[in-house]
Amino acid sequence: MLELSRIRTDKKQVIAALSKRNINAESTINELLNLDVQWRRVKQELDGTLEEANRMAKEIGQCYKEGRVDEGNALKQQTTLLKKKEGELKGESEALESAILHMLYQIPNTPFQEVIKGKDLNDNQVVFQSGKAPLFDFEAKPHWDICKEKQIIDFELGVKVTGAGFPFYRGKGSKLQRALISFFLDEASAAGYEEYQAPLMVNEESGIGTGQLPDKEGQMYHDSTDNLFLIPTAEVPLTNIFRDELIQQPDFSYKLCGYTPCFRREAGSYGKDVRGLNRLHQFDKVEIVRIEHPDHTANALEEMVEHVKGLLDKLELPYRVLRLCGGDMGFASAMTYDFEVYSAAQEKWLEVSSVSRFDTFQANRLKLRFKDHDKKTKLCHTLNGSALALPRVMAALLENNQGADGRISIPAALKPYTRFDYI
RNA sequence: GGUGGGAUGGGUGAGAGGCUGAAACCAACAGUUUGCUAAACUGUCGUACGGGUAACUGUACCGCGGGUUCGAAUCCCGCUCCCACCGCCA
Repeated sequence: MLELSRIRTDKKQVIAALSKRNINAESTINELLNLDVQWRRVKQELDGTLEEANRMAKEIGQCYKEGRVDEGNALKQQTTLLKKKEGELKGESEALESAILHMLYQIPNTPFQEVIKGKDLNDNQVVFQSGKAPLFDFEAKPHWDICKEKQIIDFELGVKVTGAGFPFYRGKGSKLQRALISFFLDEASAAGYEEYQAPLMVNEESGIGTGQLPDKEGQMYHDSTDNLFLIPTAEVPLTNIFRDELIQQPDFSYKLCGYTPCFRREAGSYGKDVRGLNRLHQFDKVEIVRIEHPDHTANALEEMVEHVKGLLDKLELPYRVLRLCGGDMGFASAMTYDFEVYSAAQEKWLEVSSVSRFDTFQANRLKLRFKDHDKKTKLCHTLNGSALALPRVMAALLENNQGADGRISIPAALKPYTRFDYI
């Protein structure tokens, strides 16, 4: 959620930034500021009324103490009028406040200066590219065929036991999953991220803290008996560790990572791109999360990008890095780099990681603040990224590393983890 | 599931209708002094929002939501969460 004070002071800049998302926020912002003016007027009047009531209450107490009972009773009479006024103003103020909050919830984050205006994924900028797609002198198979043949991932069995999008991993498929998780976690630890095992369910406050709630609850699985939500990403529990925290020094930097399964309802996304591992309701991911001083955000983001590049390099996968245009960025993001791996058999790019800076957008909702050098309390910056999401990495490994003999070779970096060289 | 106890500032924790935005201690910050990886002393020190260029000032907040009262951290009701013991289960 954007800071209201910023919208007040930098209205033009906010509207200009939001236009990069291809949305015209001017009327919304004007309406918001209009409500804000009203709210502040009511707030002033309410505060004044309360002040008077407080003063009178003290006076009445004084009267009784000194035995001036009649005087006290007379004053009491007067308070009834004040109380009526107070009640009315309170109602007005609360209504305005909730209207303002409701509007703020619906305004996405302002894109950072480097982000270009754009409509959709076609306007994203490729900022880095690495590796070459393998050339096959045979008919390369898509991963869903490989999985079936080698009995390493069973989608139909998942349908039987749970439903579409909940596959079983078997044998070497299961071991490869485990190897990837361990590899990613070890790499993150080596880069200074503290490893966490997080709860897979979160409460409502946490959902609000990272922005899944209130508007996007349809994307999460919900247990209504206990009002808990299955996490769509480890970002939710890991970032909410810091909810309602006030960090006392300005020289902080928190780097955490965690492996979790992720659960996504993916309501409304059917049709293309859902085949095999491309889109699942349950998948595994190692997430990295950082809480930083605003001065260090740019640097932290670059570090995270380098970290993810390192992972893909070690896995020997051809990939590219995109800086998303305004129109393709997530709601809470100020700038996002997407990592896409090229799958030779499917002949397309598969997104395997998304690394974003949120600046104060999440921290504002989380009430995550710190004391700066100037002793002022300010909002922290949050960042996160996938490092990495497993299914599409798996798909790319299976598809790109298939040989003419039908075997899938395991990249050298993974062999210590799989303890087999081929599937 | 049952019974009992609890939730107060960055932390520990006192307060039990007006003298309490809240003792004390710890932490933090600033200064003084002695000098040696630090101690002692003094001072400052909650958050959010509004008004004000500012000094400052007003309001709200003692888990959350209601109620009683001129006045609530304090009394009453509901809820949530935590802790302990018992039961059940991993």
